[in-house]
Amino acid sequence: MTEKNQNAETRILEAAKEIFIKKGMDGSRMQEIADEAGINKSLLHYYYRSKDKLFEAVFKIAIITFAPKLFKNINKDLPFFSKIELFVEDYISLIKKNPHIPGFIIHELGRNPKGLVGMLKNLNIDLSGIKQQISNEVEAGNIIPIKPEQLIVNIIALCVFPIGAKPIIQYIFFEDNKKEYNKFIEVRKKEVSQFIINAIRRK
Amino acid sequence: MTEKNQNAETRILEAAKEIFIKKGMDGSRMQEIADEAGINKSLLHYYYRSKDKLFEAVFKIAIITFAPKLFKNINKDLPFFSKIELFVEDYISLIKKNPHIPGFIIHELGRNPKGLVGMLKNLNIDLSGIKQQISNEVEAGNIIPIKPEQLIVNIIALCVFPIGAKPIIQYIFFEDNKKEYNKFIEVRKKEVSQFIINAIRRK
DNA sequence: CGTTGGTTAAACTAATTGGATAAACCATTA
DNA sequence: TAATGGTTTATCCAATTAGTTTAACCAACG
Repeated sequence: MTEKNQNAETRILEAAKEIFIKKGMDGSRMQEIADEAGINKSLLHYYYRSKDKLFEAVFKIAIITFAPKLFKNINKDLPFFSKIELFVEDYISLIKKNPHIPGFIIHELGRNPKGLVGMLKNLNIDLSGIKQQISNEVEAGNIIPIKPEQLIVNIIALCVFPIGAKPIIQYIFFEDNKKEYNKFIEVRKKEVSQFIINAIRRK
Repeated sequence: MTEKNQNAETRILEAAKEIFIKKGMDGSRMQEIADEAGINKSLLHYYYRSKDKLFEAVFKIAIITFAPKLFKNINKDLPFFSKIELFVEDYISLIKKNPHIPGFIIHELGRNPKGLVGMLKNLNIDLSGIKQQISNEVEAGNIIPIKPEQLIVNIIALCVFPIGAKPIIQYIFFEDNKKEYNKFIEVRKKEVSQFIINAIRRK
């Protein structure tokens, strides 16, 4: 096996992730991806025949990074509110490690909805479990009446948006001070779940 | 004044907004903008010397659409919670009319932070008023202790994200049914403010 | 040794694109 | 009538880019 760090195929994918996710499909150049991977352009096409194929591979990874990992704690035997706390903390950490992915997905889906939404179908994302749990909590009177979709979207919005919109938030609220912004996000890992729980707890 | 609908300069800007905001700087073609405006490419350069200048004009509009309009109700003499209700309803309506702008701003800021963040400086966005009001509410014991930045970001996240991420939400939650998705957003105009108020109200 | 598969370098193509230019057109206005 | 400014058509240029091809390189392995 030929290796420098990893084999070329993997390095190409890593590089493509880096470039595509930061600059988008249209803003990315095959040459730049080759450079980033430390190989030449011929080899790109040797492994991934076209820009489209390479992009497709990256897009799938981007989706997978966000969708299924969400729910690893959902079926544990824990109080509902504890699950929310766990989820928020995990999810903010995950996005912090991949801050460009939300914007990437949104932008590319806007650019080419047909093609890319079709790609989602292969991933059969299943929310029935968590929806059911929320409905149960409502019926048991533990939380206020709320549609599961609304609550789920609220939770994800509170986690994702502040990191996806980093440049503008960092500028407007913290005069472009990176440290202040980071502190702001760290605090959110604890506070967002309290915010949510306050919002839905029965008094 | 030469007019068909509007003068050419305006029509160009309208077209550029449409195209740039949907496809981003890199994905947009001058020819396409000219076609959309119903004029030819020469006239584009006649009014806006380069793609960069045209883009800059559009980007400024995008920012202005979102930033200052936020706070028109902030200084009215209303209970704090009523202001939140008004803001949420207005803001969701505004974003619904311009659903691609949030993704556009985020994507372009990620692509070229230096140049574009610099552009923000000319707009001197002032949040001191609303920050002060939040602090006052906290001190008066009307709402739980929360940093103004956290609350503001929470509110905006709950308004913006569900619309910015429309394609994926519409697919995952509503099997790509546009009507269902629209109903979902309409409901939010009332429910999001209740969610927020529940989250911060002192018991 | 010779083959094989991953890899490189370099040159090339076909197409696209941003931008410039020149000449003509046309309606308004001086 | 002449001048002006907005507008079109057409052409052209220089740069960029995705993708192809060819020949050579090199290490592993039989």
